[in-house]
Amino acid sequence: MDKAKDIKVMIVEDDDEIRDLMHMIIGKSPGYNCVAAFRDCESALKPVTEELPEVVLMDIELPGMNGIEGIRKLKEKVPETDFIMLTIRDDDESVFESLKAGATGYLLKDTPPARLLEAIREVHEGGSPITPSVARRVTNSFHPHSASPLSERETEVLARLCEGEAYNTIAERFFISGHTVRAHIKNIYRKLQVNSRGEAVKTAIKDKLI
Amino acid sequence: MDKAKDIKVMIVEDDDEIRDLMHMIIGKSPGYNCVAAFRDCESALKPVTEELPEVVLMDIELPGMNGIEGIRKLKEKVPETDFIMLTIRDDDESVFESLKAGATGYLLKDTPPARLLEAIREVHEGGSPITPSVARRVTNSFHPHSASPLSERETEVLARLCEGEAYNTIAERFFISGHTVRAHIKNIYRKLQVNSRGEAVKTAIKDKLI
DNA sequence: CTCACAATTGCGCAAATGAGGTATTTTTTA
DNA sequence: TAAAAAATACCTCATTTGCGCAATTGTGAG
Repeated sequence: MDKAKDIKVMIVEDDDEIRDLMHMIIGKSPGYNCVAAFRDCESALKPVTEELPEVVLMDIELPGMNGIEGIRKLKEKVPETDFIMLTIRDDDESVFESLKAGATGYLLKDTPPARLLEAIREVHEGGSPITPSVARRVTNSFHPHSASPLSERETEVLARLCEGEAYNTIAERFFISGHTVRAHIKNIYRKLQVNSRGEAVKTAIKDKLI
Repeated sequence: MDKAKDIKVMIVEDDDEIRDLMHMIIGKSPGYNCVAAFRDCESALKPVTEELPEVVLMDIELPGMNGIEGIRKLKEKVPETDFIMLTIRDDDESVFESLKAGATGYLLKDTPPARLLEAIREVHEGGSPITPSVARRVTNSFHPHSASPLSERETEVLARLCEGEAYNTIAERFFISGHTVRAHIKNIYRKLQVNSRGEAVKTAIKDKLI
């Protein structure tokens, strides 16, 4: 059997039953090859240079190093490899920290085997398989959430402020006087209850006002 | 026929053929009801209060107001409605501006009708249907930078700079002199080929150096 | 084992920038 | 129509910033 084109998969999962089950499912599915399975990140980090998996399925809750840190470490060794988080954790922090660490997929553990295999292929072909509820978290993270207390002009000015533009640059951009920019910024500070440029930028980003 | 549970869909698409085709497909599919179809956002903004669509399919390239601005405006009127971008545009700016404007789905126009219907249901049930290549853009947007030219300390300082902290605040945070912070910043400017705080922040965000 | 280079730390100065106070005109809303 | 909000503009001073100059340390090439 020609296995040259099989997708080489690695599993990091501490539950023996789940890991063995996944190993078996992947191993016996045509087009997939489970080249390694570990119960923790520490074990996975050593031999990873030999096997070179193309896709890694990673749990978050693991003994010792957690899966998020694990991805960070593994990604340094094999930057071409795609990582899929496979976890029961369905909360913002787990999701965003995983993505920031380098995961390109995020599936919950209730994902049926058929979908899991599809996801492995999907990520390997340049996609980004994500459980619907998690995908919603991601898109929501872009949405502006609270009603902004700022006027339109003030929001424009604040946006420029966050870009690091100087007062006079902003003034030129909007064809108004630097003094006017001053006044807008003063109002922004009052409305956001801050009193420095830095705090204003921080608040703007935190509350997605821009 | 009980249509109470049908998902009420609105279309904004300037191409007559495509719009009529989508209207027909959605209209004749059980469980879906196309309550409105417009060729531009301006037309859609007026009567939207009467029909109250649950899902809107929105094109980006439209005569007059573009679809991104259109979502922004529409979302103010019907905040409960879910928006799916349906466009040929497959670039970072279109994707992220759409999401920031309030879209929770993003499909390319080569999406087959069956998948489109599935996506409408998915978004209505709290998911976030996104074309694989676009989803990859989204997850990549969380990933860390390419190789940074900055040293560790410089990166730390730059991060604080992006938070809007003052030189002296940064100095205190790292238990070093304000003069040292300046020196680091000077080196950061040289390496990033910028010569002001604003540009440095912009570059840092653009290149994901932090 | 040097020597070179990058990283980190430090100082002073001149100029630009930022925050606070005040005020007028236009637009929106009650 | 009157009141409130938004947008516009000016002045001043303390702080911040960017730049030139320099010492120490660690790393790595020769």
